[in-house]
Amino acid sequence: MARPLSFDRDASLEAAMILFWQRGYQACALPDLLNAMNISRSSLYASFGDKRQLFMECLELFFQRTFNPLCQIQGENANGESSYSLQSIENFFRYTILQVPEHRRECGCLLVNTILEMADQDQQLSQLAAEKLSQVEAYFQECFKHAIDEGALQGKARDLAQLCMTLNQGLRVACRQGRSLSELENILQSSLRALGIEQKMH
Amino acid sequence: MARPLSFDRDASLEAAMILFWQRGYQACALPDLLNAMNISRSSLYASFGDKRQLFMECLELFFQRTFNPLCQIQGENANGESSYSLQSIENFFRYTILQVPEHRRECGCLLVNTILEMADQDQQLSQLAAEKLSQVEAYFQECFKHAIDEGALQGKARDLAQLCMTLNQGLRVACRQGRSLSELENILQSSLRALGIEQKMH
DNA sequence: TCGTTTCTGTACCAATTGGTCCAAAACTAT
DNA sequence: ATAGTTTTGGACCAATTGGTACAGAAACGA
Repeated sequence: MARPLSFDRDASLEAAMILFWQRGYQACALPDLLNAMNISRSSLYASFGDKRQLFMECLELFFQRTFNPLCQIQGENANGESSYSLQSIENFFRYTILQVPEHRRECGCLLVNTILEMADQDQQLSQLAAEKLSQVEAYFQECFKHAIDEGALQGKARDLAQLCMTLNQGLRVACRQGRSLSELENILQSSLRALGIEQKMH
Repeated sequence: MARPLSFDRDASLEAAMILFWQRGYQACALPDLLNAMNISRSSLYASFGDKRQLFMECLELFFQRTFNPLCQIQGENANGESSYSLQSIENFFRYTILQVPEHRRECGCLLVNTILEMADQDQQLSQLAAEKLSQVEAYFQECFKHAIDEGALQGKARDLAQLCMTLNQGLRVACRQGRSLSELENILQSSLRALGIEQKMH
């Protein structure tokens, strides 16, 4: 019963996420957020708690959007192959970096941005972002583990996953630096080679 | 003639740099800076212009401190060897990441932090930081070029330098994430291996 | 010791920060 | 319709933001 929300909560949350992604946490003033989300001050506090809680929801949303491309390869080659594959990793980079419109790519990664921005400011937020990245790294590790077990690769899965995450973070910095797509493609190719993942033609 | 400054300009500048390094640009409020620099408001504006100009001086100072370890290997093995060497790169990582007190290491790299923080906020500052990093990358490239010419390494110098910078950036994120020294050592070892630089014992 | 010059501490500023409060509007179920 | 519940807009808040103004203190050359 009673009056329903006059706005689409998910849509507003996504709008907030995008603004945080572009500008960072501190640089997003309340009026900017309200404008982007197209809701009023009271609605924000009523529906999302406060700025900080809203931001945490945005981190979660961003994580889902980032992590899903990694897992959903499952659906594509569900012809008996393992879902943990080197192909997933390659596709992860493709989906989250190359195949993204320029104005999104230049934002880098909200999780990486947050770790750096909040490290000395709000350790809870920084750590929350770090934990999300750990989950991604754990998935990388599984992928490498399977590849090693199948003899497609040499080395320790943990080391490779750490290296892969380091490269990912470095790439995201490069993205936010505004490097061109062709530069990024080149860096990515070197990165995959460094990981022992041969890039297929396309 | 007339009254001299009652404070050590360099010392105050360094104090400001450290605070910016820890917290980022936006999170450093004027009172915090004044307190850290141990000067009064008017002195800051008289000697450094304003907050933004002060920050730019800090970027420059940080760059010098970062870049010098890369070049000054020259002095150490000036026994006829080229100053551009793979050893310089390895030492660069050692000096700027491993051999640094924990509370400094956890700050990451002011240049990387600035690129991310200011990308959508103040493109001049972001780009200034990016240019400094480019200079470092250019130095990397020279090192790789010499190594390739001497047959110590295969590949394209430009690609290797880009990869090296990507790894550096990723490592700095890992530092600010608060990863332990042993983890960082491990990641660094994998990184150097990925670059084709064999790590010497010590 | 005086005058000039420079520096420095404090008071002050308008603008903005995140957050609260409340009356009025809007909706549903009876 | 109307009672009951929730949302909504806007006014309001204290605290903080970066920056300026100015009077007086301090140091130097004469």
